[in-house]
Amino acid sequence: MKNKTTIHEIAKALNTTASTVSRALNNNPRISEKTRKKVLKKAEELGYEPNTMASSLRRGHSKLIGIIVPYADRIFFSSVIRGIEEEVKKSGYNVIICQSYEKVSNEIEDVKALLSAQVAGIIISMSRETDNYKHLQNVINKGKPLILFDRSTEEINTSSVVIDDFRGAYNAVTHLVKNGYRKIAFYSGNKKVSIFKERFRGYQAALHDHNLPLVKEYQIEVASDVEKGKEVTKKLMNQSDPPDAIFSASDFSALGAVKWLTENKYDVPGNVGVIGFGNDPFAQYLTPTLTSVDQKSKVMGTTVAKVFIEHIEGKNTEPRKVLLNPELVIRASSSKISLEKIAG
Amino acid sequence: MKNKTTIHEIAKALNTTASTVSRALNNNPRISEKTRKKVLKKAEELGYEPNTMASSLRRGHSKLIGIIVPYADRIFFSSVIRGIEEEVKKSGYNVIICQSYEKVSNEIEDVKALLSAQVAGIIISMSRETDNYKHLQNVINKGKPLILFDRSTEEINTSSVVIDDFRGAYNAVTHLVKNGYRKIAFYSGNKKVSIFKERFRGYQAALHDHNLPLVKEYQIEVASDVEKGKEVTKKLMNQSDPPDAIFSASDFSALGAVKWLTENKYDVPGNVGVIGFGNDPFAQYLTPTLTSVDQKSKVMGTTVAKVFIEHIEGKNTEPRKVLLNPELVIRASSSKISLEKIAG
DNA sequence: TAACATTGTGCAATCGTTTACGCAAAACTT
DNA sequence: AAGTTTTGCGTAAACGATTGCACAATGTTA
Repeated sequence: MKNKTTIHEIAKALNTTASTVSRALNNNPRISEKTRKKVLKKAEELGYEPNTMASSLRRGHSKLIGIIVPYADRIFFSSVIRGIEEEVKKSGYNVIICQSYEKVSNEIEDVKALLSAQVAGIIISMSRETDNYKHLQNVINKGKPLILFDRSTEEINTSSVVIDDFRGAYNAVTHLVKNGYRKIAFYSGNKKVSIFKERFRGYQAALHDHNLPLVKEYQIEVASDVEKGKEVTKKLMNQSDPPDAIFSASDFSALGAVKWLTENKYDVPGNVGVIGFGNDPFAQYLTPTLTSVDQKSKVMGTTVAKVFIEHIEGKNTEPRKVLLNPELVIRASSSKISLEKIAG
Repeated sequence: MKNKTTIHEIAKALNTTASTVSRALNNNPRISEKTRKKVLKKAEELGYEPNTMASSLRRGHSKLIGIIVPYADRIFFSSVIRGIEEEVKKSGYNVIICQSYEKVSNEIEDVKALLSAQVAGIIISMSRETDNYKHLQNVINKGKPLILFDRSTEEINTSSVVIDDFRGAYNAVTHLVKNGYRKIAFYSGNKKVSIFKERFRGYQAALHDHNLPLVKEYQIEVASDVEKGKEVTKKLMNQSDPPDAIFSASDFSALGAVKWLTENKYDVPGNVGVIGFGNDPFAQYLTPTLTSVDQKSKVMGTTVAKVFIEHIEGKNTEPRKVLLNPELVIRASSSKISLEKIAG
């Protein structure tokens, strides 16, 4: 029952040719309304389904978009993917997902496979390892749109969509200050990574703008990990002059901090305020609920998709650098004031 | 710089024909080692990249697999997707993701689009609405593998991979009994849905096997939602003879239960034990940490992928129904005994 | 009514690969 | 050494769609 209706069968059934059928199906203006109707009816009747591969081959471009992410099951990425899919579907595109597992070697293979599959373009959040951009440049050289998101680089002249890490950090720290915290610690990963560098800048700027000193002992480098978060928090709080708040560039180390603090009878937010970054779903389920900087992952997805469509439809060929506003989601862990309004 | 090297250019450069090049590239046995080497070298030299669309068109089948899920950003689904991608990549396949948003109408469109894209087959977790299977039957009729996962049906004769909900529930309830709980309530969604029906059966069987009565007042129908979970827990605990444990067929209503209980000074697990289902990541971050039945989503993904490959390679054409063993992840919320060993 | 523009359709080439078929040369048979 | 098989490669036709060109039929204009 391998139902393989082609335009040729339709043509034969109608005693005409494939070209006429093709034109009717594609709303070509050079076709009479009568034949169009006839063709459509017969196509329906025979259960015709177009072969997009054949059409793509002929046209020279497909309706497939390649997406490369480090891991498809990380909530941030899966959420961006959802946003992209939702948006590009409107224009008739489908998405192919590849995972780099944070290895540049996989990334290179993925790009190759996607180009072989004749995708219309590629949307990518680069692996942590990636510091050579030949494979990406190659996409552009082939005349296909390449859009970077979340993890970007200046080394390659193309559109990108990232959140404003500086502002996210700035707002978080400002919020802590407004809630009466004065000695604010900062947790982050390696500051060579651009997102951490930016978040650190935001932290610094906020302290500066509120006339608070930048204390070296309060700047902690820690992996994005619950256990590590607990460890550094223990060390930090046992200092002679411990902080009264922690702004963490990761939700996981923030969680570690909250865990250690509550297990050691500190009151969060009473004694110590805590804010994370990422707004992972678990943030809303913790006790106390965790204030966090939301990265607008779904919006990022739809935005990336829109930029992509812009490029592909040729409306805009100039690279665009989109900076998304993060949103500070205020919950219990940071709200000394008017806690009752937020506690939930 | 639209680098379009085809096998014809390679052929021309080598003063031979495309067929020879094609054969060399595909390791056809009817080609001399010498020419193969020459072709490979020249292909490399010219930066040749195969056009898989052309090849698929000719061959009649592609290396693309369609995946349809309700939402790509739900941790369970994104995790399955990750598992599938990881596994099928080994055989040179790529995956196209579609989302049904729980609407059967989208599902039908997605199937159509995937078939048009000439996918090798489709892997799907059906929408909640789906109760007519014509569009899925259509995939099979076209001779392409269709694999169901998580949400299955007997109405269509094809392979599927689901977890053993009965056993998951049975083990969870047994664990509660072994920890000294006797009056165990059961939360679930509509029991017409097969997964809830099965979990209910497991609950019943476990009670029965441990000579515990099946109490009607302890069987609660509740949506998979934190707030709803709180509401029903309040009602439940205010009964004249409240339960001493809750087994919830969803992590979210379990979370609601824990929240209400702790907010109302119940000790979990001291007074009331709680177990959820799904092992959502948040389960490990709650206080107390939540015991839950893990659905082995990533294993489900790799298993689905393996079954798919089996079918596509023609090793097995008989439909297979795979039942995966869930894993009870024991944490603090259910462990009256030896709590200290588990508390994290 | 002649000249011209427009409309609707068919013909045939094309997109980049694969592959059935054929044939000559080489390699085995006996 | 003649017959048979194997090997290596070219020819040409697909796969299913799109599209430039040609041309007849129709419509418009002067």
